[in-house]
Amino acid sequence: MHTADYAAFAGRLGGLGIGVPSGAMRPASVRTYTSGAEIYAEGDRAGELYVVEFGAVRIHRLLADGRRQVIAFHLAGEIFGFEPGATRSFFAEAINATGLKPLSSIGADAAELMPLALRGLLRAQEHLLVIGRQCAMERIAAFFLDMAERQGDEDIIELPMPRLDIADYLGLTIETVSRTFAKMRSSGLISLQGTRTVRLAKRELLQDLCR
Amino acid sequence: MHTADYAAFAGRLGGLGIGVPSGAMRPASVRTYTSGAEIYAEGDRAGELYVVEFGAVRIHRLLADGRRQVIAFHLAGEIFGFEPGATRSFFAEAINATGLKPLSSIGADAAELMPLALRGLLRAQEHLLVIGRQCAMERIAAFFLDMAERQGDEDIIELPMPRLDIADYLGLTIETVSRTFAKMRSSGLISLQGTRTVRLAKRELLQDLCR
DNA sequence: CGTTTCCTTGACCCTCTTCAACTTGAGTGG
DNA sequence: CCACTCAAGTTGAAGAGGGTCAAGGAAACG
Repeated sequence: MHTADYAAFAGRLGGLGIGVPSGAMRPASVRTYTSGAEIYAEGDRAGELYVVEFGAVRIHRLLADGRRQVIAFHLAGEIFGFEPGATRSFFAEAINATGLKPLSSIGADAAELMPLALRGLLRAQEHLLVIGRQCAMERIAAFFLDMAERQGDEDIIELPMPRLDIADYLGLTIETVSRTFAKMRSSGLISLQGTRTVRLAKRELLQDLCR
Repeated sequence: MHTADYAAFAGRLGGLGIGVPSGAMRPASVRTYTSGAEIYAEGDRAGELYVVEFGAVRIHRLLADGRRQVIAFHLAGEIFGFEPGATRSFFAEAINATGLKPLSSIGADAAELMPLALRGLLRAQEHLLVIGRQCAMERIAAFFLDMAERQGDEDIIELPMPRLDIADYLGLTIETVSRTFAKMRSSGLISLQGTRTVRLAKRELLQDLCR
């Protein structure tokens, strides 16, 4: 898999906020999005899947008063866009400069897609446990470990998203996320190298936190 | 008492678009479980799906210290047991006396099962919004409305599960669930006819609560 | 009927939220 | 290269919602 390389590359681009040229080197089928651009919206016609070529995507939903829940993040190499029925139930937005390859799921082999759909299901269900039953520090530990696993299990991870996205993903506020980062840093669990680069200094302890 | 629900549920399956796929899977005979009986456990070999003939099932997961998150409830007529990979990630237990028809998913047509898997995914994702971003009263309103929809959209719903299961499903404690029921009753939103029978007196208001 | 489980209610406490101010850092233009 | 600006992140103080602990009451079951 070259996807890990992609992830590292895309993560760095995001962190530096460098725009990706959408010109010559890109295969024709890749669509590029700028930071914050909408990929699809609630109510849109569904039916297309996307492969993340570079960058990162957030899937989310809003309540009437503006409260937001980020349902999932999708990093380079991952596929998203599964929806039952004909209309989107969520929003998808590019977090940074992002490239996507659309896949028409119509005509795709369901037997091929099923494992992906089921992995998405498992992810959502495990996230329910985190949000429903774990405290702020445990949630963030789980988040770090998940991000690490998806970035090739290195001890240094890139967070392609701002604190607000992390907060809305974990059912917390941005302040609690920030304070918890600080607490983890001062207790030596992690160290920060820039606001979006985290070194997992004591992985075992992080793991113990969310068992 | 609750086993009488089956006849009522069975007639509505068509309306919910839930049913036994008609293809390669041959239902075996019905297995019955007593209240609290384990259907499968985390770590078990996966691969079998189940149709709930009567009764109700809870899917859950535990943290090391015993905290529990109920991931889903499955009522009569519904299918559960989707898992990626070869081993179970969750526990499934009968809530009451329950009858299940096992379906071997091996050899089943993935195209038939995909919509079911995707509906499960949507359910989990919508549940994330409830748990991540809504307060106790909103969570319980959403729970009532979900149960009502799955029971044929009557104003009177049966809760097949104890308060503790509801609490663990909504990421609350049993005390908060009980207090919130009381608050809803005294504000006329609902009325209770026995501890497990709820009349949704003001559906509109309940709906407004969780938009 | 008595026993156990389930449910309710009260009092207190703690974690996280809210509100606010301040700091840092990336991108822009002089 | 430095100053400016705006977004992003951090930190503090106060408050609220829900958790915890504890006790009492109702309902199911043998």
